[in-house]
Amino acid sequence: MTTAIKTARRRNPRGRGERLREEILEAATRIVAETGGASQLSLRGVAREVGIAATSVYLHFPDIDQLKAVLVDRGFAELNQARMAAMKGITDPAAALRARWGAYGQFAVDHPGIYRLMFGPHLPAAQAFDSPDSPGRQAFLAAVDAIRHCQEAGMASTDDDPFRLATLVWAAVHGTASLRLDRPNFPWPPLDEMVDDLIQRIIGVPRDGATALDVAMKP
Amino acid sequence: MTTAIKTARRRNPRGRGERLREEILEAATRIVAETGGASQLSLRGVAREVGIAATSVYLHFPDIDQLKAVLVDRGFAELNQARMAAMKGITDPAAALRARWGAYGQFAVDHPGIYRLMFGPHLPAAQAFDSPDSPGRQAFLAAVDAIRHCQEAGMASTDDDPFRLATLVWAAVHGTASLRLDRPNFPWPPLDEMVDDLIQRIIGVPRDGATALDVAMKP
DNA sequence: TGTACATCAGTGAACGCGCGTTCACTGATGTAC
DNA sequence: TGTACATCAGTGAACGCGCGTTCACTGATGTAC
Repeated sequence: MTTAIKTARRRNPRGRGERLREEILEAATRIVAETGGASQLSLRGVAREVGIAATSVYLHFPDIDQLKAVLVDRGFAELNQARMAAMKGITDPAAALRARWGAYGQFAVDHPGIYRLMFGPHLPAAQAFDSPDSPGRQAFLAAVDAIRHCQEAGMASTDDDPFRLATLVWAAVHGTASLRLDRPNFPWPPLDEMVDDLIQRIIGVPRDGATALDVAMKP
Repeated sequence: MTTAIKTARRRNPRGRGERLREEILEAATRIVAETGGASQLSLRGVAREVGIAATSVYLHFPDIDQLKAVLVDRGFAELNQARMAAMKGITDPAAALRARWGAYGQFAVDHPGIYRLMFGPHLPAAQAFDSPDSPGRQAFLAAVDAIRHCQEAGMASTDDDPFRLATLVWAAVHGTASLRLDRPNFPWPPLDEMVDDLIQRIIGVPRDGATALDVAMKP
């Protein structure tokens, strides 16, 4: 929490009231990042961080849960961007799969607070895979497709249902990331290495450096 | 939370003051089980659940964190018992490995609140793998040995470091269990099936029904 | 056998704190006439 | 061009609540003499 004295805030000019909404979201993001979770997130705490009266939060959010929901939505958007950036220019399906889940794990480690919020308990149904267009569901289905591409490229066995494989990988990578956050003193191998290893073992996709040809020649 | 009116509590007879300690722990366990986590656990809440004055908790616990620490210790003891019960009489190393992690996953699903407490954030160092005799560390090292047994029995490749394999399995099974708790609407396969599948893929150990001989004959 | 005293197992009032939420208010700035 | 008014972007006091923590107290029961 930032305890430094803030320079007195000036009210936003007429017609720019929405700026405060943005400041509130930024402050909440900061608190979640600094405390490593949302359990400390309070309406009054956010107001304090912004430097406004507690009641001013009501001008933009009916309650703290609505604010959290926006944080989660932004978290998913940021995770999507990070994943797309990591996958950019990669054509090999196996490398793309590794990049995809590597970005996921890295996001969790880089943003523990928001990650816990996104994948922890107490998430409203609309954001937690329930609605067909929930961001998590969209991303998961894209991950299923990514596995299918590996299968179609002959890089993974077609005996397995890609949805099931994606489920296994998600569980494994989520466990890797969240245990790392919650048990920082365990002697973890490097994150990327561990994610790659899990993907290789679960999907059967070749490890870095190998090509589809290597796999085709294996049996 | 139990809101039913309690029959008025009678004070414990002389020399039996320690009984209250037990009642407090039971009440705390109930609250953690019913709320699915420890974030709601408060000194006053526990006292209310027991039916005593808030101050009476201080007779046995200096603060709520010490109480939580005891809950966590008991949780690890219970998990150990459940695992030993599940592995009882099993001689096949691969089946033992499946039983071990199956019991772990089942414990998490059966006791979400205490599991989150045991493997979530904010655990005191003594219980979180830091001290050599922390319960989690003991259990993990036993899991490493279980994998070594599989390797020695020719049921798993000896190319892999068993410590690393145990790390991968722990991450995967933890992810499986905790995502299941936090995303209950996802179409999860049955827990046992998923744990077995992950173990088979990660360790290379034969699935249920297969024997060491099948593996030896495979290549 | 009777009684004073110590110990034990709690209790109850009170404190300050941070929280969410309500309500009426303020003061700058644009706009209609 | 001047002024009344509406709107906008917030504020400040007050409320009741649950929390942890303190302190002195209570009342039953065993024990020493």
